[in-house]
Amino acid sequence: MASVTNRRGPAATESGAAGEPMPERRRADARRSIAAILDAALASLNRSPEVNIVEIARAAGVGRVTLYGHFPTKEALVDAVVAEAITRADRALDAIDLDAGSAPTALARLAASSWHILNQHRQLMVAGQRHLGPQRLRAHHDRVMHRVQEVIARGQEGGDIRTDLPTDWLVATYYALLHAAADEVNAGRLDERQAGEAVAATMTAALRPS
Amino acid sequence: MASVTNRRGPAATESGAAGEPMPERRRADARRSIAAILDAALASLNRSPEVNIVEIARAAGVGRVTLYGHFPTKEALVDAVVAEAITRADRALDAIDLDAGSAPTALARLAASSWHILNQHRQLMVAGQRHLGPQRLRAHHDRVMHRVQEVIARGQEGGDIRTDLPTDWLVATYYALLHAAADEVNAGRLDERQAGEAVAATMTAALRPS
DNA sequence: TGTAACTCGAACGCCTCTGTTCGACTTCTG
DNA sequence: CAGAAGTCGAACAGAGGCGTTCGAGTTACA
Repeated sequence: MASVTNRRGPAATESGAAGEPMPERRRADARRSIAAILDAALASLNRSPEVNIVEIARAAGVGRVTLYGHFPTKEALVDAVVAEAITRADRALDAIDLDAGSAPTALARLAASSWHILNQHRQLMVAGQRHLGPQRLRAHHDRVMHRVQEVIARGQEGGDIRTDLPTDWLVATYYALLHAAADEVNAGRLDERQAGEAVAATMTAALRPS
Repeated sequence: MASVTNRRGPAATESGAAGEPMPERRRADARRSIAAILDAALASLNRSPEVNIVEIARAAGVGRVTLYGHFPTKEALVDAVVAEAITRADRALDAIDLDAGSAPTALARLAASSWHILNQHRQLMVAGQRHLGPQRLRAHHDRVMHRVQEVIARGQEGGDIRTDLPTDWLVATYYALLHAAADEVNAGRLDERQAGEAVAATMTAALRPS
């Protein structure tokens, strides 16, 4: 009857710490495999969003069967990878104190850090779009997005950020500029240092109260 | 030996009017087929960028063999569709007098018109990215982009637009905001009227000289 | 009206990818 | 050390897509 494990993906899919047993004791080598797969998948998907499972398994130094033992479908794998990436980004961004200083300067600091992270995962987001659909990807993305939302809202209350446009639109502007900078750098039309300044300057101007 | 036509795609691929014979006399029904295929492909690709050839042929009311008679590969078809869309957009934008008024107001007018067109072809661009790659798509896109480039450059010379950032970056900003607005509308977080105002207001603020 | 151009459906060959099963082997862990 | 848990390659089954060929029928055009 074969001993395929796979009771459920390696957790990670659900973000909420709802009342789930969750531990799912696994053997050490299994945990090692899962970590290797997640890492390899992140790197591979990020290099080109259309990698097949064979490639990912090979990059992880693991047999295809083993991979399917832990992730029932490709979609589940991509979902786990995106969740993992978002979690890492979330942790990195936690180090930033967003309550210090004015909202615009806080945003600038946030942008400076976000930018690197976003740039590292840019292709991954394309893969996410392809394999999970826009809604699911958006759901993941929102776990990080909320910071921007909050800082902008604070700035609007304090009079540091324009209130003649919807908060959601200003958030969208923030991300649009971030993505644009990443694209420009990747296309070789801008270097990393210029990108940071350009984003900060443009963002400041765009969000300033009229 | 079958009488497949297909000497080359139905022109359109090459944009330059270099010294090519170009006419390629075709019979009336063939031209009708080509037009139907192009229309259907535009609509289909725009609805979902991963449509297969069968679907497109069916939507065009044409046999698959006929389609392959005019477009040797799927890539050639997508390329022709994108070229066609760009050409239409280009013609529509020709109606706008970009030399009248200040550069910022000219940009605002341009944005107001561009936005509808972009919104109609948004998914198509995803398909282009998938099937043609970023460079080829960019090459097409540049045929429209140059207007923005020129208006912004004019504004920078005249002192109406900030000069502390590279022109290319400001162009990127323009397009980023346009795309962001299209996405927000599509996601239902913004209605079309608000989108126009939001883009105009944000763009003006972002490009204004400090 | 005759002929060349065009269209059509059906079927084929080929390829790539996903996910599964099998049986044997290796590695944890108690 | 014994048994459970995990891993492996090979092979299979299924699905879907692309592009081609064939042969017969239809349509435009001179």
